[in-house]
Amino acid sequence: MVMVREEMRKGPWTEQEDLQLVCTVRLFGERRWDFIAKVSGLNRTGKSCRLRWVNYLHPGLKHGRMSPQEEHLIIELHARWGNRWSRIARRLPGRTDNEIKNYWRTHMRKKAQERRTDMSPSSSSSSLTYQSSLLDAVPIITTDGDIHDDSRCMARVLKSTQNAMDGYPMDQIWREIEAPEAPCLPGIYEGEDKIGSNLTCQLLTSTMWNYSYPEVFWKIDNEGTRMLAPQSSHDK
DNA sequence: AATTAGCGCAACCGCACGTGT
DNA sequence: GACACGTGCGGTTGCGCTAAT
Repeated sequence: MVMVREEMRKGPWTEQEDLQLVCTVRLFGERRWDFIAKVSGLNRTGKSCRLRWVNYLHPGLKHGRMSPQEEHLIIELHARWGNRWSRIARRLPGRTDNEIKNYWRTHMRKKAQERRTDMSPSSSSSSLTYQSSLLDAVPIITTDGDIHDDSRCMARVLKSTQNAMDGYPMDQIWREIEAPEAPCLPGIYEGEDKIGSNLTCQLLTSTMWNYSYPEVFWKIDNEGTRMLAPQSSHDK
């Protein structure tokens, strides 16, 4: 038989696509991305959906500049683990491997180069001093990335880092996102269509993440296996 | 004001690994 | 054990924005 393969959408995500994905993930969980991709009606690959969720839509993600503490932690962990971005990301709540990777690429590599050129036996920068002090405090971490017995030092480092991050637990981050006066998630929610973006923002913040989804946007059909949008997004 | 260079970031790709059949 | 499928990871690319010229 001949399968007619529909071309998958690529490139930047639209607000509508984000909404579709968020709804579907909330309904079916963060698993079976191919299934989610199909069920959502998005003409995207599961991989693409997962990436969008993990790197942008996942609740609790922090957006914005890295704090100095986070920066130091990245230096520290990178010195230890190299380019194991996902591993490093696990130590930085709210940050994704992609974000850290990008950050490192732009900021840290540059700094490292500068440092290398500056580096002479006599020159010891403050950052180096700081780094070495951190290295002293490095705990033993098992290959699965979990902190074990000797983790107290790292725990201290992490704790101070966390404190320095203005004590931002995930809940609080999310609460702030939910706050009406809080800015929308950056980027896509700052679209030109103000009504649209406001609505989107509200849906994503208060309504969406809490309990229910606006039936205005989505309905589940009888089997609960397919989502129907009043305005099909993929027939643009 | 127009152009250029650099930066930041979202997203894609290919590969590796894990899990179920 | 072999295979297929789903997921995770690291590297890379491309585009938009902004500062510099």
